[in-house]
Amino acid sequence: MKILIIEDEIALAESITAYLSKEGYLCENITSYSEGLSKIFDYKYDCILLDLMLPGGNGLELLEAFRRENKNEGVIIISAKDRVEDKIKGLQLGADDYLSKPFHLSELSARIYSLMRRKNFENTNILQYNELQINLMSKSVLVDKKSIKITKKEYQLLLFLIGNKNRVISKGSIAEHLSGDMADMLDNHDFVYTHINNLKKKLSRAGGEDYIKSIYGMGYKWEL
Amino acid sequence: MKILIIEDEIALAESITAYLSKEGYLCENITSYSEGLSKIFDYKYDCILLDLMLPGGNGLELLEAFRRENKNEGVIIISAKDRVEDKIKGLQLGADDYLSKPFHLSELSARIYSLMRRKNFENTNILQYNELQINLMSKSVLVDKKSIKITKKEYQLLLFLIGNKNRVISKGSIAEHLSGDMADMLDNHDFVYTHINNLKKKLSRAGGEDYIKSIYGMGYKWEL
DNA sequence: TTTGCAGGATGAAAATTTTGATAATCGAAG
DNA sequence: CTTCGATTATCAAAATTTTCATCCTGCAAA
Repeated sequence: MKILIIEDEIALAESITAYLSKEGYLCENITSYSEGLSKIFDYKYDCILLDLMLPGGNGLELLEAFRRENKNEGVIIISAKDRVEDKIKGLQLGADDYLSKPFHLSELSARIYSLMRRKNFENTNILQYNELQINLMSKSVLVDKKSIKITKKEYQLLLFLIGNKNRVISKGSIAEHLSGDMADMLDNHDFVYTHINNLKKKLSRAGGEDYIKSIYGMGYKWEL
Repeated sequence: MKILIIEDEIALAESITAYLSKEGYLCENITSYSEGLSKIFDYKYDCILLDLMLPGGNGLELLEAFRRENKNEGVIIISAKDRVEDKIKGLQLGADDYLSKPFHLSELSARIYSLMRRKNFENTNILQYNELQINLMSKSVLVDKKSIKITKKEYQLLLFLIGNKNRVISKGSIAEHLSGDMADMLDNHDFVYTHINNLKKKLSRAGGEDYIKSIYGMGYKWEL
């Protein structure tokens, strides 16, 4: 499941991202009207979280333009405005749901979940990078159209790497992401080595290229 | 680690609770000045998150009263006010940190973590219920002063049950809490049976009473 | 009371995750 | 170009988590 978050409050956007990633969604963040405009037409998302008050333009116009193109991804408006008029206007323009700030993340998550249920499940919940294909709905991974068996942690790791593609992420943050537990800092994160290793092995044994680069002293990076 | 959250925005309080619980903290929520006043003197917490604008009184007064009693738990102020004066006043009154809204949860978590590091680690990070003693710092469990070996999931389960003591929690929400993953709904949650079972076994084998009651068709409850 | 079933308990097997030991590699300092 | 210490890779063992099959129990209908 791929989610586009259009929200200029960085803090909020990041906590949404953190929360939803932990739930297995792949999130992308956009902070302005113009960025939104381009992204929204370039890529296919399962769900778009749209803030109404954006620098550079109103969120509703974005939604309007979007629907005019017959894009039919799910759109959830998140807005500080709680006026009935706005809500109605948003829904008229084709938003699927409206959530007023402040909301709590589990609420958002529930809305997304039920939205996804309503929508045709068999959308393009598929990421494809050359020979690698990930079905975010069924949480399965194909290499050269052949399914490979991957564990939960490996899958999480894969998504985390891909979600930060071309960016180096430290062993520590991988560990944090995978453990789902309390900040470790002091703990030892060696299990990351194993997961990285196993993931690489599984992908390459299935004939995949090796996108996972290790950057000495820095961390790992999913290249291209 | 036991955290008291004094915050009247329910949505915010709940998302904080959700996030911190996942990190292994035990959270309690309070929404008003007066409640805060009583709670704060009755119990011992490791950390108090204090909103400044509360129904029934100002948070700073609470903090003042609190310090007057020589209580020295860590206090982190969370406030929508971002004025320097407020920040200074808060810190003068003995707050340990000041976080302006909106913040993101990982930031809060980091602050709590570093605060705990600064404070004397060997506080009363211990919950005691009769023969059962839980050290939230070292994440260890004693029954009749004898340490028992408990796994991460079992520990999480124990804290989740205790954190909701005398309240029935469903198998589903236990599963959600333990898996740290995406909402399942459809998945099968039978592994909860096993964890409940193992936890009960470990506790009773060590001579503990059986506080975990199973409520047919409803879930489980930590009784007293 | 008896019966039938859904929910729950239990234990062992299967799968996954984590740890630990050891080897390989990198990059800085000499 | 070596050497050294720190970081990463690799593999197997240990520990934990999850699944699975089977049994038990509480509840409701007959």
